[in-house]
Amino acid sequence: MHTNKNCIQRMSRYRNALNRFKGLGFSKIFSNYLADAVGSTSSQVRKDFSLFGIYGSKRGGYSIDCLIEQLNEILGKNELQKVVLAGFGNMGAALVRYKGFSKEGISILAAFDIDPAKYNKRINNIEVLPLDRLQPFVQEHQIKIGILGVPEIAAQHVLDLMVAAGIRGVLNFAPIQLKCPAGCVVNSVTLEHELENVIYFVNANEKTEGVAA
Amino acid sequence: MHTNKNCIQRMSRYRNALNRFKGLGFSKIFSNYLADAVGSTSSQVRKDFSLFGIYGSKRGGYSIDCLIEQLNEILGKNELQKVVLAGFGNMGAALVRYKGFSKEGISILAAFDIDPAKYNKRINNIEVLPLDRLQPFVQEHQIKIGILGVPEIAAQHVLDLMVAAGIRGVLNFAPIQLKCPAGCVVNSVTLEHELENVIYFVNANEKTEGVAA
DNA sequence: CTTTTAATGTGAAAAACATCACAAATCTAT
DNA sequence: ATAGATTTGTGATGTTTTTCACATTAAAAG
Ligand SMILES: NC(=O)c1ccc[n+]([C@@H]2O[C@H](COP(=O)([O-])OP(=O)(O)OC[C@H]3O[C@@H](n4cnc5c(N)ncnc54)[C@H](O)[C@@H]3O)[C@@H](O)[C@H]2O)c1
Ligand SMILES: NC(=O)c1ccc[n+]([C@@H]2O[C@H](COP(=O)([O-])OP(=O)(O)OC[C@H]3O[C@@H](n4cnc5c(N)ncnc54)[C@H](O)[C@@H]3O)[C@@H](O)[C@H]2O)c1
Repeated sequence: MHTNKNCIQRMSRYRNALNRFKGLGFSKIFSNYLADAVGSTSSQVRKDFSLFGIYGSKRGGYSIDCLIEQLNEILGKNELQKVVLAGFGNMGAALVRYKGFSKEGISILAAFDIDPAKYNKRINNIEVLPLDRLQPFVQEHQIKIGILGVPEIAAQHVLDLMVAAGIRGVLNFAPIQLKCPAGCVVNSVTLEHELENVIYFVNANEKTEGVAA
Repeated sequence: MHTNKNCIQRMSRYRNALNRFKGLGFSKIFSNYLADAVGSTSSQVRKDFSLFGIYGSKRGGYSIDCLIEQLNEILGKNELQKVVLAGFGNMGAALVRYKGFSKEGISILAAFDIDPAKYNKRINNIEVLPLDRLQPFVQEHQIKIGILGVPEIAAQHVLDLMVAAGIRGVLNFAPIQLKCPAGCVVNSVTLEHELENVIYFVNANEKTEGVAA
């Protein structure tokens, strides 16, 4: 299969948009409307679906229920996705309080921290435990996915702990490049850099507009 | 200039890594070491720099100070970047409390919300104001950059307000495709989708490993 | 000073990715 | 039932991005 990160992101966006269409009472959709809803093109949509063996009916478009079901399968939405969080600071607490994950079938089962002041807080029914409980917890619950909300300085260490415990994929918020063994995935979301990106393109626009005007 | 989002993200990562190298006492660096530090290749590094007219010395590598200075210029680090935040909920509060932005020359000047219970809180010297104060505030302070931490349902409306006030680039956390006029930039960070991405690739790895083993 | 060594800078080549365009399919109207 | 309209699915084509490879240059060694 010939897929990349962007392609899978588009799958998530399709699913997201389809759920909204469904909520509005639609039952069928054409590639061009779906494309509009996610900011893409109809041929991109059809190509993506074709890649995953998702087929509609010519002239009839795609059945929304059918599409959602297939996207659910691809994105692992048919089983509950169990996740652990390390670092119950500002970001970690925001994630734990967020209702959107459980709506998407993602469940943060526990949070882990080294600061005893954070232990035994319980928010959204998620408990904060000492870091040394992470390894047994992950093994007991057979958890494959982790979130890193610890400071940059601790990120590699905690990632190593997670991997040793059996975690195979991590969403990382620390602004640092992490190393992990082959077969493991790290997806780093670096908000500083995302903002810098916006700033760059705003400045770039300003310059070219100046020239154009 | 022929640059894209990924390219600019790499610029941010180079700068980030270079600051660490500098902190360790280095003053020169070769493209291959920088590549290792950010998870890229030496030719990618050189190509990127060449695109921006950044040159080193053959056989001598790049001067770190010099590189950082040029990246600062490209990424707008030589002036303070003023930002407003809309939505002082879980995510908004985490962003306001985060120390890392000001370290990077990014300053959230104020937060705006519609919930009166949030008004006049002051964290990190950032005040929470009623949403209808956003427009005059943005105009008065000549702010170009916004962050959207409001619920999905409000995101497009608040974005429109921001754009009307003069905001030209937005970092959006709501899991929805936003429309904005040409000349404006929206960068959406959708944490649900980022996690789904990790989940997808973990599952994909598991399957191919099963086949290989 | 000359030679050797090693890193840059960049066209050229390759790979990855997106768009086009149209045959095939199937729905709708008559 | 047939014709006409419209959308899919996909090979062909185009574009963008990355990698290769090597001439060029500058540091270091002799
Ligand atoms: N908060 C934000 O808005 C924001 C924005 C961008 C990036 N980040 C990044 O996200 C990460 C977390 O940021 P934050 O603002 O929540 O920081 P924070 O300091 O509020 O929280 C960090 C938490 O991690 C815990 N911790 C420290 N070392 C640990 C370890 N070894 N094991 C387990 N827990 C440990 C601390 O006790 C603390 O509770 C950082 O890497 C930061 O750079 C945060
Ligand atoms: N918290 C997370 O970890 C997280 C994760 C992924 C995505 N998100 C997204 O980030 C956004 C914010 O999430 P959150 O968890 O902080 O939600 P939240 O409900 O905690 O906060 C939303 C805030 O926006 C305010 N608000 C509502 N309508 C507004 C309007 N029209 N103008 C100004 N303010 C308004 C509310 O009063 C509230 O303070 C949402 O779109 C959510 O989907 C959050």
